[in-house]
Order: sequence, then C-alpha cells, then structure tokens
Amino acid sequence: MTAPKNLKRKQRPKTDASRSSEMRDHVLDCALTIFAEKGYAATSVRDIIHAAGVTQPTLYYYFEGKLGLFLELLTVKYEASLRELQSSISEVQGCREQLHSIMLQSFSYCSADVRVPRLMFQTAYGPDIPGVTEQLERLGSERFDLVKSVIAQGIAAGELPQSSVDGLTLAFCCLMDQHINVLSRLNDSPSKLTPQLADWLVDLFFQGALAA
Amino acid sequence: MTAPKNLKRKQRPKTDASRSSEMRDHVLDCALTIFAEKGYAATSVRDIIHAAGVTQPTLYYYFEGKLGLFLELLTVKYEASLRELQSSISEVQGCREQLHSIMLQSFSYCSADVRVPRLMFQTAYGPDIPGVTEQLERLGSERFDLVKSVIAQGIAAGELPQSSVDGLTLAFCCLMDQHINVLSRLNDSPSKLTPQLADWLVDLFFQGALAA
DNA sequence: ACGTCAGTATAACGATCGTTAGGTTATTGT
DNA sequence: ACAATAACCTAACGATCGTTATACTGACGT
Repeated sequence: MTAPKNLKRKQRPKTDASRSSEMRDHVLDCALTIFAEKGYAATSVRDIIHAAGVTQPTLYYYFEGKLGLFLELLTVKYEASLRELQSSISEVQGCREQLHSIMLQSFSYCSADVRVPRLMFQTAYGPDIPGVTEQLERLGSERFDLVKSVIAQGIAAGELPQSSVDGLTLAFCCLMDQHINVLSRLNDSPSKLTPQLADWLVDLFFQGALAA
Repeated sequence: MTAPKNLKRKQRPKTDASRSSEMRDHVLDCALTIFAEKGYAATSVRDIIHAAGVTQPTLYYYFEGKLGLFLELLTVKYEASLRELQSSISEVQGCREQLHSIMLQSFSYCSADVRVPRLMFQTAYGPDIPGVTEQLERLGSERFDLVKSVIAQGIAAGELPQSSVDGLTLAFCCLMDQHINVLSRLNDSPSKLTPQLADWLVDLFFQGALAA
C-alpha cells in the first residue's frame, strides 16, 4: 500500500548488501510503525510487508526474520538514545544538572518520534518476549547504569544523601520512563513531554531524595 | 498436565452454570499463570487448556473465548485491588497517611501473588490489545481517580502545594506502579516490595512535591 | 554482447491459531 | 426407571502464522 515509488530496483552495491540499502531502511521504518502500534507478538510479518508495499522474500532477504528485524530495530533505537544521553550529560556538570540533561534529552528524543518510546518502553515494560529478553535487559541496563553513575557521583559530591544508589536510580528511572511511556500513548499534539515537566520531575526527585 | 484430580464431573448446579464452578475457577487460575507469563497476544488457548488439563470445549463452555476469559481475569484482579485500596484508606486520615496506605496495600496485594501485578501492569503498560484497551482504561482510571481524590484533599488541606492535581497524581502512580511492575518481574523471594520501600517512596514523593 | 548475480515476486509449505459441530457420560427431577 | 440436561470429550474447521523453494528481472563486469 505504502509502496516506495522512488525506490526502484537497487543498483549493485559495493558494500555488503544486507547492511545498507534504501529498501532495507524503508522496511525498518515501516516495521517500527507496526511494532510500535501492536507490539511484537501481535504483529505479523504480513502486516509489515503490507505496510512497506513489498513481499515476504524482500524482508527475508534483508533480515533474518521477524525476530532479527525486531531486535535490530530495538537495538538501534536504544543505542541512539544512549549516545544522545551520553553526549548531553558531558556538556554540563553536577549531579542535578546532569539528571536534568538526561530527563530533557529523553523527553526530546521521545517527542521527536512517538513510535520510538512506544517501541522501547512498551516492549521493556510489557510481557516478556522469548529471544528478546536477554538483549533488552542488556540495553536497559546500559541506560540504568548511565543514570546510576550520575547519581553515584552526586552522592560522592554530597549533592544527594548517602542512601541506596540503586534505590535512587530506580526511583528516577521510574519517574522518567513511566512518564514517557504513559504520555507517549496519548496521541496528543503537541507532546506533553515538555521541558517544564522535565524540570518539575527532576526537582521533585532531587528534593524528595534529599528530604526522604 | 496439571489435571485437577479432585475435580470430578460437576453435579448439577442450581445457579447459572457459567457463573460459579470449581472447574471454572481452576481454568481461570491456570489462565492467570499463562497470561502473566507470556501476555495476552503470545498466549494461545491451547496453552491455557494444557495447563489446566482440560480440552477446548471446556474453556468455551465457561467463557466466551480467549478475550472474554482475559477480560474477566483482568477485571476481577483490578476490582479486587481497588476494593482493598478503598478500605485501607478509609482506616486512616490525612493525605500523607492515606498515600502511605495506598502504597503499602498495593505492595502487599502484589507481593501475595506476583502473577497479579504481572498481568495487570504488563497489560496496562505494554502494547495495546484490541478489545481490551477500553476496559483497561476504565479500570486504570478508577485507580487513578482514587489516588487523585486523596491528593486533591491533601492540596485542599494544605498538606500539598497548589500544583497540578493530575501532575502530582501521575507522578505518584508512576513511582508506585513502575516499582511494582519492575520488581514483580524479578522472581526474587522474598519480594522486594517491602514496607520500608513503600515508606521511602511516599516520603520521597511527599517531600519532593512540597519542595518542587 | 552476454553471462552473472543482486534484488524482488509468485506461490506454497507445514504448523498453529481461535473456535465449534457433534458425540458421550453422568447426574438429576419426575 | 427414564427422559432431560449439565459437563465434558474427540475431532475437525477455515484462517493465519513464520518461513522458503523457485523463478524472474534487469543492471553490471568482462
């Protein structure tokens, strides 16, 4: 249906075919739309190829299958998010400012394309998916560890109390991720993931952590 | 496999057959196990009847089908949780104490049977399920409104600042639900949903809300 | 000019999906 | 004692699932 008109037959590539291709990117993008909408289990390969305007062998030419396609999508989006987070916290100093950067950057990243947080968080916080859980745990813990390192520095610097690092990190991630997940489900435009909300949440967490 | 040995052929009931039956409860319980483990979309009717040690017509005798069975399970668990929450907050006074009761009671309810929070929250925060979304939204908003009414009273009584009621409620629910969801996925025994954690989270929220 | 091969399509594979038609058994009211 | 019916079963329905064998097409190196 959404056939790519400008995507004619591909000219012979010099590089590995299964690694770079406009058609490949097109299928990935359509798969993101469907996976974000219905989740992995409820999405069929036929849904994806129908949205992309191609046939099954095209999907299986570029990807290992439904699972491989999904895993790549998930990994790409998680790692892109992580890179942006890492670069954003390197620009400011102090625990509070860095937590602020993390929240702001996450809100911005997820507002840019609501399909992304829907894919990431509905997969992470929904039912387990055999073959995905391991990789998802790895990707999720990279995020968690990034926040954890910032909070650990905050404790060391006396900005935060000497309570449990993991407990504080979990609380911050719960506030951030769940707000993103809940507010990404509404298809309100503009996004409710505003910088003001990010400010308020960081303040609430920080002041709460200090006083609790 | 898990055939109910003591569940012989049921004697004729006086009441409506599809409303009360040991076999019916047995199927419901087995369905809870499977749905909590794999989610709605990835669970097949055959998975459930295999776990219950019965055959398909038995399931369709007591329930309308996979969807009806799932909806009943979800509704029963949500409403039981809501009733316990309502009775628990009626025993204490003041916003802070009532929020504390809500958090404690939720932790207790979810620790008693980890299948329940897995079913409730992984369904609520995972991908949409056609035919379930509407009912789930209704059940979820009852929970939300209960917390909201407590917080609104807290604002009116001056216990909480005059910020957005919905914002505060969402933040509280994010902290509570996401902690339950994340910690329910680990199969640690004993549960990490301790009263100490509940105390700490309520303090963090309350002090944070005051200072932010 | 032509064989090669990357890229895409047709069509089908066996497996599994949710659901049900129809038969069997056991208990009940009469 | 016996018809009626609740409570199951065996078996199968058509639809859809993920995946693939096979064939075709057209741009490329030679």
